[in-house]
Amino acid sequence: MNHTLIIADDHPVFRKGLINILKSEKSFQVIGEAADGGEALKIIMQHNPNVAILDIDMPVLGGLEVCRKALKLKSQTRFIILTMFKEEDLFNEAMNIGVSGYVLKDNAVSDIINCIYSVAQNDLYISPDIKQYLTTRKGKQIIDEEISKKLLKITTSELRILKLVSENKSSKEIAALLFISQKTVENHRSNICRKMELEGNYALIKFAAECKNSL
Amino acid sequence: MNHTLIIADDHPVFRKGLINILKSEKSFQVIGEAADGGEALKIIMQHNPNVAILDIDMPVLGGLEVCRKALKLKSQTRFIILTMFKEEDLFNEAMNIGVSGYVLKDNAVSDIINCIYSVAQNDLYISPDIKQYLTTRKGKQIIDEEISKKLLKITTSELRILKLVSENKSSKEIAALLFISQKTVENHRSNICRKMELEGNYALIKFAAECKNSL
DNA sequence: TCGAATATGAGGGTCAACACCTATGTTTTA
DNA sequence: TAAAACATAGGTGTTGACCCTCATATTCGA
Repeated sequence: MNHTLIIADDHPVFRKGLINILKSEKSFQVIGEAADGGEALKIIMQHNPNVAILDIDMPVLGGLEVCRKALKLKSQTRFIILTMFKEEDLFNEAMNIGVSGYVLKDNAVSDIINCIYSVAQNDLYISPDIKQYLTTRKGKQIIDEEISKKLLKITTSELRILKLVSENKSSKEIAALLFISQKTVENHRSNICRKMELEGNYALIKFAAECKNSL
Repeated sequence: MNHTLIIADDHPVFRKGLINILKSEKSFQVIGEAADGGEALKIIMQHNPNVAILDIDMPVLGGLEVCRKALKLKSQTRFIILTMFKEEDLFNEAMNIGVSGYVLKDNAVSDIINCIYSVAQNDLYISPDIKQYLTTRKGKQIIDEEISKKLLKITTSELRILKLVSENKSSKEIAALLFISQKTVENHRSNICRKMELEGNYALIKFAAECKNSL
């Protein structure tokens, strides 16, 4: 089976080099190339390649914007981001937008080729380095673990209320929802704060807003 | 090259079935199996398999806990979560813990095999269905885009203050930090609320807590 | 069975956020 | 240059979060 590709990168040497490498793979067919994001978007919408390989840092439109716009225009193309950046935020943004592959430029050529194969088969591929990076993120995990430990001390009613707080409900609204007194809700809130060792102004609101996904 | 595997799942039929399927792959060698998480952890620490395939929902210890504990004990084993759940939160938790693969039980057998190969090569593999799921998450992305659009209306001073709010600072503290009047800070806060179309109690605090990562 | 934890409710107070208003000097822009 | 936007600052008032103490009924574990 043949996979049609387009490449977008503003560095000609890198772009041509990559195209050359991909030529050695018989099942890949590079049907277009672009030196900036605007051009890339145009080619994608005109030629509908199976896979688009995009640099993040390009003139006119960045790779992520190209991807975002193309997907909004119902493009069927799948996207690989090929970048020098291994910032977690960029990676997360890429995942949110809906890219199918994320590979670092200094990864092995075989990684890039594997990535294209995976993505062409509708799989998701993330470069080993990025995986490493995500694993290193365990600092965050430790915090989460501590929170989990504290959350164990919390009773059923308290958890019910904590959830409602995280859903932006005020004590009055929670009271109305649960058919209990507003005062009771406030007492529960206080108890939660004590158990979670939260203090200061609006501590529970901040806490609930931050960990609403883990409740 | 040979890859040593262990399988942990509390459903014997599923477990035996999977082992049988994997036997047909010559380069896989199943060196252990477990019906609960405790057993699984023991086998992993004793035999150091290349890859451990874990169910999430198991007695004694869940798959994610096994993974967490093993990694804390410096295990070199790489982990694949094989589950029926496609909840985003579980997936995110798995990624945070540092699993290398995430596959749904109702995925094709070839997906599972591909996953093992990828993971054995130190790649990260995520099941196509989950990818779909993450892509569907674009509802969230649209919100993010709207927030970004609104954030553009915000001035430099306002952004500076918004950042400090997201860092848990009160108006008084911000005033002291920036050598301006607390009243000025409050005015800026009000203006931010208007521009971001935030209303209700503590709206800015909630907003800042939620999008602190995007500022 | 007895004490501890829990769920419920109340009264008291403090403080910060926010909403609305005015005002003045500066900077940017049309 | 005139108008708009911005940063600064103040006033006044409402509301809700959080803190403290107290009280009662129920449930649950030792």
